[in-house]
Amino acid sequence: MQHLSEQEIIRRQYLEEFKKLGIDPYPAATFDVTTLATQIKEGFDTSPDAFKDIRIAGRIMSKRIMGKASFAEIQDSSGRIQAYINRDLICPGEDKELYNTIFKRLCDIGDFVGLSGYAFRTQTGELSLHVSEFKFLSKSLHPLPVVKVDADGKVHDAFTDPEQRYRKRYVDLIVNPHVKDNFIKRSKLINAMRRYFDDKGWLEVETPVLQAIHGGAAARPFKTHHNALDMPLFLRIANELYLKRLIVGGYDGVYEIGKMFRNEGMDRTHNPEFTSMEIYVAYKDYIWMMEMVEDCLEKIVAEVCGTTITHIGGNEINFAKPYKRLSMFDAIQQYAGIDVSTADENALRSFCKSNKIEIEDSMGWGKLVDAIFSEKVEDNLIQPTYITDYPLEMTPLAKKHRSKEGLVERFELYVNGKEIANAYSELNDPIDQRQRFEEQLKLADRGDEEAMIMDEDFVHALEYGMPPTSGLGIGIDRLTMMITGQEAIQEVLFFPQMKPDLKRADGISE
RNA sequence: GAUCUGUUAGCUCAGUCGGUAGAGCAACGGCCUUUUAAGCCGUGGGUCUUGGGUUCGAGUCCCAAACAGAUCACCA
Repeated sequence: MQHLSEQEIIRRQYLEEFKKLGIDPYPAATFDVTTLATQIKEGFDTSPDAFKDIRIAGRIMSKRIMGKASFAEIQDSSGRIQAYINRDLICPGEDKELYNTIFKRLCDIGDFVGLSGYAFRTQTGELSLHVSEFKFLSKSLHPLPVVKVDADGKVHDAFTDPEQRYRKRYVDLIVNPHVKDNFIKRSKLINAMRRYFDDKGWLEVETPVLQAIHGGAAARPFKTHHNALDMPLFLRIANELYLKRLIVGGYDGVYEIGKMFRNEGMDRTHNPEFTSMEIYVAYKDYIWMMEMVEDCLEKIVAEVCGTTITHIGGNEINFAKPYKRLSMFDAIQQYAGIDVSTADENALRSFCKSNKIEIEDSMGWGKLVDAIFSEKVEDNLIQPTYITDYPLEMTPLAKKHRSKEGLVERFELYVNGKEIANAYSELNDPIDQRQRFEEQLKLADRGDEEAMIMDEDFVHALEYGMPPTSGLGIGIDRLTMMITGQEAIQEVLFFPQMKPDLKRADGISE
């Protein structure tokens, strides 16, 4: 038995009263909406005649009843508009039940109504709908948090508890309009990116989420089981190896926007499932890719935000190209003051110790370089910056650098101190690729749970020949965080992963 | 996984030295025909996250658990 509060019981009683009055609280028929709240607000002053006979629909978000006339705020998908509801206008005859009983008593905050009338300004100047017809559309059985904004724009009683907001995102979306805007921006961003790639002639594809061999990234996978085949399957940690097979197959450019799954820790920048965009373009290298990425980001950020400038965590970020380019070694030289290109492993170790950088005995030269980079450099990379040319041992799928020994042709794009993209000149030498996998196997034998495992079919595909290719992955969630100014990934995911709410589960099962 | 903080009415929050559980909004009953954080009068609403313990007595003190947030570790 579900526990109901006083207010919830009363709302259920109203359902019975609707039935007694012969009114369906959940009518089936279409209510033809002609106008959105923001259309009235944006258009009324220039063309008031266009709003003489309009129909709007939405939730009642507030009621201010003054006897025989009332004001209510109606919220639709676009925003809010005030409605002026006069008893004798919606009840022209003797029967005042629609106003006195249905509107004044049985309508609660959160209920849906359809209204028709004309737009006007009240004595205090508030743009409103002068209501001539009133139609009840749907009952809400739970009270909503009532968030009020005063004349100074100060928000009162805001619905802010993150746990409640994430668990009941629908409520969050209803009462916190800026949350809705963030998700609209996310959708527009993905659409703009897709359009950019499509205009270049690259093909959007779909590759398997369920994979027998999980490859393409260093991460621990989720494991599942296929009953009919009686075999284990993994949820993909990356789609890189499949997209490269498609380049082998003869497409010039392929990209996929989709969910990846990694069985690792969760925090404000990690969710177990996240959205990545990976793209592979034939006959290109990572230098070309840097030019493509900065052109793409400049255009789509401008399209979505109306400007290339965004704000996050007190920083102003400008996505206008070109972006600064800095090799990993030069970046370390600049921010940590050590030339790692001439330092051996012992020199790096003593540097880490004297700079209080945590290291482990198992870490090799490459991992030590990475540790210094993470600790000393990352936080300084606020404006979009390409970090290029990484140590080979950390990057088993990238091509060896054309001129720098021990490095690979790779870049990562950093914004606001966070990595949001990763790209290579893709390794297309099948002999080299097999050796790199074998080195990963040795790491796995030593207990590295994130080491890649050999994908024979992928190497076989490369043996048929893959053109020189550049590949890129962008974390869509993180990019969305940058353009919406959010510092938690949970703010750009509708339904971030949460542990079960036992309090609530018990309440339902009783 | 570690540390710290939080969990009280539908929402936002008070709650003193351990002594009958509080406010605003929301709700309910009135009044009010251009209000706007509408207003005025009145009323109801609580397993204080859960389970133990100390105590004559626990929202408050102690222990444990659950969930969340922040910081750290790992990662994208």
